[in-house]
Amino acid sequence: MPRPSVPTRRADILLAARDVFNARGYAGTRMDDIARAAGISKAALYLQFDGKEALFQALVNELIETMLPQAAPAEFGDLPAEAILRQFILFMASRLTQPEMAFVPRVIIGEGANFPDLARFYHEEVISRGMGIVERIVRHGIARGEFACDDPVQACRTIIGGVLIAAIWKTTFEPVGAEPIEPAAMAQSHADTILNGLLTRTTTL
Amino acid sequence: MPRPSVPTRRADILLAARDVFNARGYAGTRMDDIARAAGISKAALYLQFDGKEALFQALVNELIETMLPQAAPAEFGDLPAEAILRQFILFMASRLTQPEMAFVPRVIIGEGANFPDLARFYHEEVISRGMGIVERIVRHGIARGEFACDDPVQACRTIIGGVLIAAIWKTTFEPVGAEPIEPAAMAQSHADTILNGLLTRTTTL
Amino acid sequence: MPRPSVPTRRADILLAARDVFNARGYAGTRMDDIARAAGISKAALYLQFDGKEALFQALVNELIETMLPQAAPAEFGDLPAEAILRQFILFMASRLTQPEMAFVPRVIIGEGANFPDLARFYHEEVISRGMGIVERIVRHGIARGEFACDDPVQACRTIIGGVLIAAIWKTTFEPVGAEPIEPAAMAQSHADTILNGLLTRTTTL
Amino acid sequence: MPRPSVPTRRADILLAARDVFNARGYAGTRMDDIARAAGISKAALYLQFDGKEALFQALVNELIETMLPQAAPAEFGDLPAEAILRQFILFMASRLTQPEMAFVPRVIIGEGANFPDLARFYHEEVISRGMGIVERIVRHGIARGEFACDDPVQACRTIIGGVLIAAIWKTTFEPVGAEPIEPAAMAQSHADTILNGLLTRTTTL
DNA sequence: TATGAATGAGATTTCATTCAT
DNA sequence: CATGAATGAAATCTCATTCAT
Repeated sequence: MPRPSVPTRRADILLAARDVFNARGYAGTRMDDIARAAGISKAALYLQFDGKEALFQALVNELIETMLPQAAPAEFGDLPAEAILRQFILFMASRLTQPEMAFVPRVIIGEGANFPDLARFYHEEVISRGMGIVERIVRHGIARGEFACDDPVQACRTIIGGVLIAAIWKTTFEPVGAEPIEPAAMAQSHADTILNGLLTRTTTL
Repeated sequence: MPRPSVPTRRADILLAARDVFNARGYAGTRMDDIARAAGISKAALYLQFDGKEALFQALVNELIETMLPQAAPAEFGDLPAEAILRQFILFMASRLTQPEMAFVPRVIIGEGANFPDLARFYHEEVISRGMGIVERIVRHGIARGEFACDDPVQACRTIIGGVLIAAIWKTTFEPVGAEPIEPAAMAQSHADTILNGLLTRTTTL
Repeated sequence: MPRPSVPTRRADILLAARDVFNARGYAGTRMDDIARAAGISKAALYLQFDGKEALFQALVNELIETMLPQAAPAEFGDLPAEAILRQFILFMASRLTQPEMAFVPRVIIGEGANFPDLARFYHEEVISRGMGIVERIVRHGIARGEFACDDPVQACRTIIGGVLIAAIWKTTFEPVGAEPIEPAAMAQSHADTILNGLLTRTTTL
Repeated sequence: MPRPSVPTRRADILLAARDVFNARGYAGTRMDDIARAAGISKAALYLQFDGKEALFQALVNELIETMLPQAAPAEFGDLPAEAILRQFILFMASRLTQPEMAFVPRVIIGEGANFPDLARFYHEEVISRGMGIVERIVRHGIARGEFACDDPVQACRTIIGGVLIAAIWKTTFEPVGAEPIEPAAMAQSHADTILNGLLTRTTTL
């Protein structure tokens, strides 16, 4: 039986933690649960992480570092903004509704007030960067003459809000009887609304 | 000095509870805190409510019953859908970002997984009814030829998502350093995006 | 069965705590032990005291407040300093060797480094005041022409040192085989040495 | 680079242990700390010592074996007892207030009740032998007609008490705000008091 | 011999809930 | 009806000690 290397051990714990946080939220997760899920003793957790909060942060960090770079191309070049935006929405919706990641916004939103360090960390590492990506896309569209928008920053919130609500819907309300949604279809509809708006075009002619 | 009637006593508790849940979230709120805020003993809480969860449900119930009927006119008549929708968004954004109510979505999202009864109750009493209102507005617009929309249900989620993110932003991220937002302005921008979309109109001419 | 008044409950706990601290020292004492000794639940301890350290401080405080005022008369008047000093030494030696109080210096000396708050509190409330009493006695003797002493402050330490060593001897070394000492006799001998010194009187004539 | 011999390894550990026990007391010292201070792994500690208690005993043993033989001349011959006693007090006070050794009495006193083996060992190896030395000095003075003393054994305790209190003062109370003392001066004052007593000589003429 | 990794057995503290008065 | 007091059941974190390599 080979001695597990430290990276493996850390990864095992993070994997186990992800499942438990998903199932129980932050406050509802006990270090004991994570340890049992990882098949190690509680004390061994503390060899790898300074405590519950540090473990949670490491986990979110890893998930985000893996996800964010894939959300949009590094350079937009001549790509049409519409395509980039549709792709971004689709990607985020599918990732955030996957059960493995859904707990992240849920925990931050729900328990951020009780754990300000968590909220601050998340705001800086995830929200700011995520908003930055969307903003770049919108400004790219404006620069190309493709988009028109008086308040690009708020448009970003509108974009992200639809994605977020998909994640919440799927993890919080579907289990208690809400009508199931299909993330890909939902993402397209969300993109359609954002891009075209609700007003009939002909009215403004 | 008249002995306080039971309804008053219950109302006092609910008021106190609202403040404490707001300040500390669900798990972070102790029955002790609520009792102290209400100026009564902890045991007296249990004379009025079966426990923490029941108290929370009663509170949400009351807030919702007060708020939802004001969100949109009962009958739309000939009113333009755009105006009704702007009014709805403005109303919801201002209500949900008021500190007195902001805790509600936060708690449901954050702790719904741990308290399925809560999530179910909220889905049925708030989400379904709220979505119903928005959907009626959108369909009203379509019927009037004002709106065009392939997926009205998803459009509702896009609309609500933007409002929700405002509430979350204000209560979760502003306290840890996020740039403050002004709910009324934000609501207008959100409505603009929803109504007009991002694409430049001229492209489709 | 009458409901115990709060003072009684606090006193019960302090009594129990005294016994356990005596038997096990500070770090060695578990809140569980105190609770069991007091016949109540661990949680009930926290209704009366903020925590282990606060409980210990309250206990020491009470013991000291009871003891110090009895150690010497408030006003010395024309009393001979020798009598006051002998009385002080006798009183302190008998009190500090009683098993009920012996733990106090032991704990402070042994664990003060790990609990600086404890050490500071003890220094201010006990050592400073105790030294003050002795110093008053010595200066009273000097003023009366009864005592001669180049360094009264150090003389106080010499006086207290002998008392302290009695307490330590009795509680730390007697249980492991040291020759037993009799506090009253010991106090008199200590006083003799302090008062007369070791040098033969005739040598200085 | 020669492989360190076992005695060197043990000595390194003891040196490191001394520093850590000094800084943190017995209960406050973690095997981890000692290992890190010694620059080896925790497990390696257990190759050299059976456990924490054994390590502590070995350490005290070594310190004592080094110190005691220097406390007084092996043979007193015609030396004046006063000089020998002053020298003894000075030596002990300076040694016990040096930070390297100060932890020893502190730990024995503080945790002797929890570790009877420690207390027994210390009583036999240190107290008894130390007291024996002082007693020899006092009896030497009596035999020479230099000293007069009804209870030489108690006089020894008075002598040692003053030294002990110096060590305690320096390590326990100075760090929390007590007025600093200078060991050499303190030792001389202590010796003065012990030798001359407080009573004015003329009263007995 | 040396060690990185693991753990069992606590320790303090918290809180929703109950109950005698 | 009201409450002060009590508690059982956790939850996080610690540390001396062991063991496979």
